[in-house]
Amino acid sequence: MASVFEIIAEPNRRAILGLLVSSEQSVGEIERRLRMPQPTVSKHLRVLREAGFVESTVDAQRRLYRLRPEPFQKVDAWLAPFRRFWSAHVDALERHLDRMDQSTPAKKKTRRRAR
Amino acid sequence: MASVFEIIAEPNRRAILGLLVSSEQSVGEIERRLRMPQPTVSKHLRVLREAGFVESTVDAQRRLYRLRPEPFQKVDAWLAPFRRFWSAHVDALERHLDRMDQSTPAKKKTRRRAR
DNA sequence: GTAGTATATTCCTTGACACGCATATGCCCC
DNA sequence: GGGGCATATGCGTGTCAAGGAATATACTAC
Repeated sequence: MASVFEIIAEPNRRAILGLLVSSEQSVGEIERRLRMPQPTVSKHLRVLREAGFVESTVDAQRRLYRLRPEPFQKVDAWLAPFRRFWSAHVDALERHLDRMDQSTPAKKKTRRRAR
Repeated sequence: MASVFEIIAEPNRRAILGLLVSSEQSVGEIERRLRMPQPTVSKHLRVLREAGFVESTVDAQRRLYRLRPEPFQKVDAWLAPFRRFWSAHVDALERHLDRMDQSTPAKKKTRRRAR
């Protein structure tokens, strides 16, 4: 289970990652919102953690999991050459995904790590 | 074998896609350049074709394979929300040392636990 | 036609995981 | 310190995909 691609091949893992985009979550919250058995959640979180997709902090008996950026950047880097290729093909209706790379202006919603 | 993510999880398939970025190739060329048995190449090409990653045209006894853009766009679309997330991280820290705060679980005993 | 080349398919075996279940560990509070 | 909650791990099983070898199909040229 090495590459980032094998990690995100699993639908449940992608679901977990999708949950964590909005904010960090405890294992129990993930279990409840995805209606997934707890051992399953824990096992997938372990895989995601060892692959660097998530990290956790301890809060009493809970573990809070949140995303880490590096593996996503790897996927993006792999995609880059193909992106050049496909934008040549369809650059008529392309504006959506190309433009949002440069735009992170407003929204001081940048989460601060509290303590 | 449904999702695009399962398709690109396979290293040989990613290698084939990488070859096809530059230009279309015949099965024999792929076989030769990747030093991969011919049945293996054909099987992976079949998977890639059925998933929409490549298409082929007949040239005498040869089949020429080339890329198709749609599945790559799906991957990119999935990646988009995370891309927003990681660019916030990269701005903030910009360096590799963004983990020093997180990894000290049992060293210091002065942990505070308010709620 | 036959021989030869290029590609696809079939069968079989093997090895990864994912999952369910049970259980273990860790932490809190009374 | 014992009971209970939150999370992690071990084990057994089933499934499914990858790889190898052999073979089948398709097309070409003679």
